[in-house]
Amino acid sequence: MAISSSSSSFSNYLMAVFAQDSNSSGSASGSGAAADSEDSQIGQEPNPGGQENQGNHRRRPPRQKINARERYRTFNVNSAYEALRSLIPTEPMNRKLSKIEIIRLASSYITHLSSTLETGTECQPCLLHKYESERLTRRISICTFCLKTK
DNA sequence: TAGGCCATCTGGTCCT
DNA sequence: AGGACCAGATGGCCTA
Repeated sequence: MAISSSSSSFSNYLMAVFAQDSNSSGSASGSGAAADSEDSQIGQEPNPGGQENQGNHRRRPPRQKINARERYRTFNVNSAYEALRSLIPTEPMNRKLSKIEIIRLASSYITHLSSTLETGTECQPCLLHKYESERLTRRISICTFCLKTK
């Protein structure tokens, strides 16, 4: 379904989540592992007859509420990724980054900014920092952000 | 078409 | 007990 965390507000997202839950009986959304498995069906409806067990089927709590919370949690995680992404300069600025790219580039950018502070220059500070350090223990590879700055 | 990325569901575990 | 967090499984979408 691919809900865009950037364009939808929090309240809109919640409305979409619960609308989806009310429309579906747990196996919604095109994807979803064992959503159509026998086990997952057990928890879908609150057992209208009021009987605790049907044969050897185990009684499980309804998953809809839990699934909604999990989707909301994922939404929050994605919001955090988006916030972090907005702090990373790229060319072009709106370039699409995967989550792992966001993590790695953010880490690299922090290192770059740290070197900028330590060397006092914006002209390839990571490279300069490498040579200025007498006992450099960490390896510094070519810095993306050093290459970018002119 | 294979591989990467992602959203979703699910069950388990930990925390309050 | 209920919620938060996490990892595994699964299937859809997109791109080279």
